[in-house]
Amino acid sequence: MQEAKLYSRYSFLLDRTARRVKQYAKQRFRELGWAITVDQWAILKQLADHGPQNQRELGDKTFKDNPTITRILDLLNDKDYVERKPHPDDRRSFLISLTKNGEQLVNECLPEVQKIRMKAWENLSQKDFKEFKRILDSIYDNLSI
Amino acid sequence: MQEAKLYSRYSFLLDRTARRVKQYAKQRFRELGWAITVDQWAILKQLADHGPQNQRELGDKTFKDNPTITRILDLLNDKDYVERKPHPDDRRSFLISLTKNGEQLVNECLPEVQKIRMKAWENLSQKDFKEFKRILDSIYDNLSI
DNA sequence: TTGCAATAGTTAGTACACTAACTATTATCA
DNA sequence: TGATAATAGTTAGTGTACTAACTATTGCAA
Repeated sequence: MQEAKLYSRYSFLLDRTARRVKQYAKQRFRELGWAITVDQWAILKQLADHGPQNQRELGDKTFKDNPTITRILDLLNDKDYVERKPHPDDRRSFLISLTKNGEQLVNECLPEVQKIRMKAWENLSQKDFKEFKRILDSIYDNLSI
Repeated sequence: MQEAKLYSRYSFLLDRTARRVKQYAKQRFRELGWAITVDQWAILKQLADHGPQNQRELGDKTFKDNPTITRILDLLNDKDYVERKPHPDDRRSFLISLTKNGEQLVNECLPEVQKIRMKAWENLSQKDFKEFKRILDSIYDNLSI
C-alpha cells in the first residue's frame, strides 16, 4: 500500500496541468483578440472538420454533456459563429453549422492554435506523447463505469 | 508540422481524464455518504497533513486561487469541517484549522480515498507513473509564464 | 515617519461541469 | 394502434476556475 502514497498526487498533477493548458490558451487567444475559450474552440473545430451535426453528436465527440453544449452554442450563436437550423429528419433536434463568420474565425485561428499545441510539447518526443496517451487512456478506462 | 496533428488531441485527452477522475471520486464519495467534493477533500487533506495555516498557503499548496479558497472554505465551514480563527501575527489573515468533525471525516475517508486512487492505476506500473509525472510537469513548465 | 507598494482576503461576473427534472418528439412492442 | 420507453434538447441549482475590482492591513523606503 506504499503505492497509494506514490500515486497520491496524480489527480492533483492532472488537474493542475489541464487547467494550465486551458489558461494558457485562453490568454493567448485574448492577446490575439479572439473572444473565445478553449471549449468553444473545440466545438468550432469539430464543426469545421465534420460539418453540420446535431447537438448530441457534438457532445459525443467533444465529451461534453447536453447542458454544456446548449450553453456553449448559445454563446457561439450570440457571437454569430454558429447557427441552429431545424433538423430535416427529426423535429426534436437541430442541425448546427458554422456561419461564414465562424468558418473565417477557424481559418484564422488554426495556425496559432497549432503553435500553442506545439509549445506544450517542447522538449518532449513523439514517444513521450504515445506513452502519455496510453496512460491517460488507461486511467480513463479504469474509472469508467 | 505534422506533429501538430499528432498532438492535436492532447488537451482533449487531458481534460477528459481529469474530469473523469473527479467524476469518479465524486460518485464514490456520494455512494459512501460523504457530502464533499474532490476539491474540498484536497483542502481537508492539506490541513490534516500540515496543520493550521492561512488561506494563501492553502491556495499555494493546492494550486487554487484566492476566490476559490474563500468559497471552498465557506462550504467546509458551513458543514463544520473547518474553522477560521484570527491569525495571531497578521490581522489581514485567518488561521484555518480542522474541527473535531473535520479530523474525524479525514480519518474516515482516507482508506477509501486510497482505494479510489489505486483504482485509477490498475494495470499500470510505477515506471508508468514516473513517466506520467515527468510529462505532465514538462507540459506545465512549458506553459508557465 | 509618512506615504506608497505589496499582501490577505472578499465580492461580482462570466464560463464550464455535473445532476436532476422537465418538454417535445420519435421508436418500440404488446 | 395505443401505451410506454427512449431520445434531443432546455432549465435550474450547485461547485469550481479565472479575472478584475475592492477593503483592510502590513512592509518598505524616501
